[in-house]
Amino acid sequence: MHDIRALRENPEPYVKGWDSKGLSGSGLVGEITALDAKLRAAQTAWQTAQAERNDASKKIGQAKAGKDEAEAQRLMAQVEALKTTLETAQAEEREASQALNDLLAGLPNIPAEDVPWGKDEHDNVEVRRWGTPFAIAKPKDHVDLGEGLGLMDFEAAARMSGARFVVLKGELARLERALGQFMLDLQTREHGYLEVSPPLMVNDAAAYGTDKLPKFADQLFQTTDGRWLIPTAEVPLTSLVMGQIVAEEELPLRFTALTPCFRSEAGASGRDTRGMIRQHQFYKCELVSITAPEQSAAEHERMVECAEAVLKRLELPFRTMLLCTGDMGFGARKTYDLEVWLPSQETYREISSCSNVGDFQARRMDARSRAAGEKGTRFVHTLNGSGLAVGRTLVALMENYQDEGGRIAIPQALHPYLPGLTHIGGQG
RNA sequence: GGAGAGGUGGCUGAGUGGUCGAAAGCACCGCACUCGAAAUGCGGCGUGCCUUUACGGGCACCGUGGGUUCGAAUCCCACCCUCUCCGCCA
Repeated sequence: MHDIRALRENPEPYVKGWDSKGLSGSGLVGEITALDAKLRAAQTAWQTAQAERNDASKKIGQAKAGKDEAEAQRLMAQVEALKTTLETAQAEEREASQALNDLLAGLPNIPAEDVPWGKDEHDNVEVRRWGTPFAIAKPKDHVDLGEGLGLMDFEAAARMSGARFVVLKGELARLERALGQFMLDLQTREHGYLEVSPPLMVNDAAAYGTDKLPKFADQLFQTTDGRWLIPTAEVPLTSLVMGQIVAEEELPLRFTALTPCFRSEAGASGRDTRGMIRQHQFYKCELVSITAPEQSAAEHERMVECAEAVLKRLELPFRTMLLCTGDMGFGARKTYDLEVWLPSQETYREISSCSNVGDFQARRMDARSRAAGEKGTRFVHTLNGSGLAVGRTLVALMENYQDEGGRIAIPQALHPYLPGLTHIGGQG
């Protein structure tokens, strides 16, 4: 949610910010300012009428206490006359408030100053690159590899669930599990994140607070009783501070969770239809930080390094991209994507996204902090990142570690999690 | 799922139609006492919003949303959540 006061006092950053996201900044700001003025006028009118009523009511109480029934009757008639004024004033206030809220709730966050201006992914900036793509002659993709091994079955998944699902079996299922454990252990033991096992279903408030609602309801799966399947553990992890006032001394809070993620992928038909790249359900090890406002930029850099560490340990070539204004997600002020090398596509593909959300979600969910001895509170900053998407990591690992015979080598870092297994597809 | 109890400020907890934004205690802050601290005493101390150059004024908030009433923390309805007992169950 946006700070209407800040927007009122200094609209330029909002105009620029929304312009940079391909929206009409000046148009939106004009609309918001007009609605805001309307709301405040309605508020004042309503409050004036209420003050009048409250005053009369108080006098009625006094008159009754003084047994002055005639005066009480006179005042009651006076209040009665106010009734329609009150009702219309209230209706106007509600309408204006609703309109302003609806508009603001659907508008994306303002990019940070140091985010490159751009339209789409072509304007993203590579900030660093790690590792060198392996020389693989005629690389197979993970589908051919997995089906060749008899351990990856899209057809069985389609029969029971439909498109965009997969069945993993045997050593591939075990590899997926090992990857998840490895990521979780790395982030908790070496990077100080607190392991959390959160609910996979959340209510409207949690989905709204993490800016998935109202705009992206069609991207989510909803249960018959109205809850939402989490599209990422960002939702429950960030919601840990929803409505809370945390002690500033305890910041930053760092949470991680390995959970399934559920996405409807509405509107993605035709994109990445083959294989495990884009699924309705996948595991992800998520990182979430809750920080004081002045900590968030540094925490963001740290978080990216925590995600990069996974790829480095797994010895998978990747590059780190700073997303341009037009390619960033709805809530982000600044986002780094990690892209891993996929030999079959001869390109880098997104495997992690780390965003500094600023106070955007904190305002929506009313998450604040208070310094010891201080009276006031302020909104915290929230950050989230993948550390990493397990399904895509599995894909990257299979494709990068394949040999001519279609076997998959297991990188050193995973050996503790897969004792005795050096290759998938027969030992040798 | 059934029966009952309950949701009040940072916390505990009183309040059951009008002078209650809310007693009291704890916590916290300031002052006094003290070499200092503790103890004690005095004072202060909710949030959001509107309005005002300022002092200030006003509105809302006692789980959420409706309703009754001139007036609701207080009465009524629905929902959510917590606790106790029963049932069922991984």
